[in-house]
Amino acid sequence: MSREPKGRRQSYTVDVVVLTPQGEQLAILLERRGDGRDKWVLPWDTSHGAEALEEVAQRIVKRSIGSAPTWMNQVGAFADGDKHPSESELSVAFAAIAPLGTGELPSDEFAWFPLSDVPPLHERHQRMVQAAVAAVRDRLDLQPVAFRLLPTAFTLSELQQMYELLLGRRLHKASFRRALQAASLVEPTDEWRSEGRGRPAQLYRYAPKRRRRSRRGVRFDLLG
Amino acid sequence: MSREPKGRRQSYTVDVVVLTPQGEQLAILLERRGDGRDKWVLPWDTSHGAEALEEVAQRIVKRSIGSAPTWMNQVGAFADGDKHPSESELSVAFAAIAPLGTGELPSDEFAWFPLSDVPPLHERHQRMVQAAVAAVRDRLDLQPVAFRLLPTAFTLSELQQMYELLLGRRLHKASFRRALQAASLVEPTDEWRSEGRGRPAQLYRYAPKRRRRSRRGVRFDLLG
DNA sequence: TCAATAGTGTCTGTTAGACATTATGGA
DNA sequence: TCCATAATGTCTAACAGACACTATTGA
Repeated sequence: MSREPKGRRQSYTVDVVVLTPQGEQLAILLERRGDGRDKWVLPWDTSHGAEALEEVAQRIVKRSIGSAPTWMNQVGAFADGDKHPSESELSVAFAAIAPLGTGELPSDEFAWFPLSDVPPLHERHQRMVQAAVAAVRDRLDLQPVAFRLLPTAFTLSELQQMYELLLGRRLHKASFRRALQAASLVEPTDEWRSEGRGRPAQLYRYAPKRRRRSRRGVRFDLLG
Repeated sequence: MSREPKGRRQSYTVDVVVLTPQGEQLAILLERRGDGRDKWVLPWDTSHGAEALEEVAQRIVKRSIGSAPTWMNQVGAFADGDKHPSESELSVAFAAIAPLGTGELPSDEFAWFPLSDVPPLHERHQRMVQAAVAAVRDRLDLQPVAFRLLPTAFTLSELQQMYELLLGRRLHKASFRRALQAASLVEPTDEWRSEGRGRPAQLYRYAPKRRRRSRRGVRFDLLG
């Protein structure tokens, strides 16, 4: 344990885990670094002056995917040793979401990697990715995260697939739609989309109405 | 908006929101500051070298209440302007829990304040308190937070009151106990406690067994 | 026609909440 | 004895999950 500040480490960084759906799973955005251009890191930046943390994160996302994220949330502060591309002692991580169809990236400095196939990262970045994915999944039933992963118009099957992707398990179709209707979260448009073979699906849009706040009872769904 | 770093603001602080039950509500721990000793702040410290954030927070709690917290979690990083007792640009907030009966404090530098009657704080500290309370309540059904607020042996009525305090609403007694039994979270001791008038209550202890992970269905209990 | 997907109706087991009842102590 | 609290049993409405069925397209 070196306890000497040594003059370096004066600032902190803001690092962003940008998530997007890609097929059956989530993908994260990485930036090319290193001499051989074969190292990958989470996009990050140091803070400038009194700029708010969210502003820094927004700027990083804009630079990375060319547009603003549809959702963003702070994950937390990470500080442990030097396992970061910068020399900074502390980093603040953000989780951001880019909707389906953000595939095209402005430069080849950036690339999407499915969560199952992430290249080796700095230790601090690894923990940030884990925490960001966990944070997005945790807030699923508290914030309408799934809708941020979809374009404004979507089919109910697409929405269900997005929930299944985020939750990591299959859902029951009829129950899913019943719960959706009870919550008054979506409204149908008058458009339909024919997707290959079967019957065309009606398109819906996100349109939350009343707040139900039902939640009967306490759930002791805990881990220990 | 002053954008000049001006040479100051090199480090960051760790600030802790220590919570304890006090009657019908939660109370937070504040430290006396200022010339007239009439100003109150959240206990905080600057980080020393490569010390982990959790270590700093633990140290702060120890100094404040004389013992380790029964639960602790990072809330997030806060940075906006100068609204902090230090000159630091960034602060990392922790939420900590002290169990019922931690009333006695080692010095009169510290005091408990019920959440309904918190003296004026620095703007950043105000936001930390709100975020910490929200974080504790959010994690109620994911982590056994309520048990950390109680001594090792407690009655089921006390446990229910603790849940009601944290959730901010009344619970149904029979349903509460049924859910508790289904989750296999507590086990009875062979002790009983007579509390004034009525029938004595059996004492229980926290003893989680199997993990149920039931949670059937999706809950769209969202805010918007 | 068949295959594939969208969308809906019905049944059943589970459970939260309401209500009532018994149990057991103190005043 | 009366009162207060603990603890439990029963009923009901709500709801998740299963299953089956209809609807509507492309091949």
